[in-house]
Amino acid sequence: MDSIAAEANVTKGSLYWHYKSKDDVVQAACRHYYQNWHRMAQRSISTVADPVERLKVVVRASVHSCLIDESNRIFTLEILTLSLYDKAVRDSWRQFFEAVRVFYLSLAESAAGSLAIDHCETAVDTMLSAMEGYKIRAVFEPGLCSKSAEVEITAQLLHMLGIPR
Amino acid sequence: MDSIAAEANVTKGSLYWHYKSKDDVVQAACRHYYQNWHRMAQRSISTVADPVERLKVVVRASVHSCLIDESNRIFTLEILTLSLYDKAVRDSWRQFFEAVRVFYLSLAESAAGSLAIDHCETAVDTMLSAMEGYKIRAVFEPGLCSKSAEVEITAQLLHMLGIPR
DNA sequence: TGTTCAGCATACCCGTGGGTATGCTGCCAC
DNA sequence: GTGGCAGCATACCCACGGGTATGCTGAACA
Repeated sequence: MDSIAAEANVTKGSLYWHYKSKDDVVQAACRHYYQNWHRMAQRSISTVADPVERLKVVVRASVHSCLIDESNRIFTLEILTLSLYDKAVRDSWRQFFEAVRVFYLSLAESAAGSLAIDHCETAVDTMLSAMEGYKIRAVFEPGLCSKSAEVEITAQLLHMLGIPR
Repeated sequence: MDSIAAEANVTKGSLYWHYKSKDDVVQAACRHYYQNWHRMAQRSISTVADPVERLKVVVRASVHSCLIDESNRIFTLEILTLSLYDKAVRDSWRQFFEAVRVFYLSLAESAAGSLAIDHCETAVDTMLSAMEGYKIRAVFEPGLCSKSAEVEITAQLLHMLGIPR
């Protein structure tokens, strides 16, 4: 809380005027993170009409965020570790991830006709898991945080959705 | 350190006789975790000769550990969060994960003749990432911690290695 | 039988960090 | 111009946890 207050150029007293506890701050941070993700996703597809292309731009943007944005990795890991001991945080994150999953599923189903896969749900699940895995690996594998790795991984994930290179 | 000492039925004083600091305990815990993984992997393949079957049993055992063993998830997340701020831990984990990767690669290359994939390296990388991702998701998605999900996910990961259901 | 020391316990130090009580300041309404 | 309140700062409390100094005990060894 001291660090957060300092970063916001206020004191802890002020911080506790706006938020009633640390949990409150955590929840607000989560809401901010969720909102940011949805904004990012919406912005990605806003100018694209073709279903397959929509999938492509979202995956590209997500992979970029996972590999390049260090603050994203830090927040994700910290929150997940918190969630180990806090059911409210865990439920909150589960709900968010489910929303992300549904978002991807709707995109995949829209593009299903042009995709070389049988089951959208299975493909999306494995793809999302791989993306989460790469995000985690990027924490300790600096080689993944490069443009070339980003392109390669994006291609891999798109391939899992039945989209050839 | 208090909790660890209590869990070991000793006091903190005794704990600090065996380990010189908390970092020391963390490193020892990591060594233990790494050793355990390798023992698990070796035990899995020890009684199996067929290359494809060896891949299968290792993936099965790994998935089981990721989804069912809660302590595995807790340790992984805690260590990864620590690694965000501790370069020594980060390097240690990177080295371990690289060893796991090499282990899977050697198994995959031995089975390459019977697998329906082009590049072992790419397949193993995506598979390992997906496995890590599922491990993380199992933290907040209780549905993944069931026998049926375990079987399904194992099949998915094996499929990524070119092994049909 | 006395010495030594590994192995563990007790008691304490103190920095850190979440949380609170209270004080100051400027702006708006009346 | 003054009461009131939003908005922030100051000062403090205290539980928690990493770390240390020191005391006890039993077994091995001369």
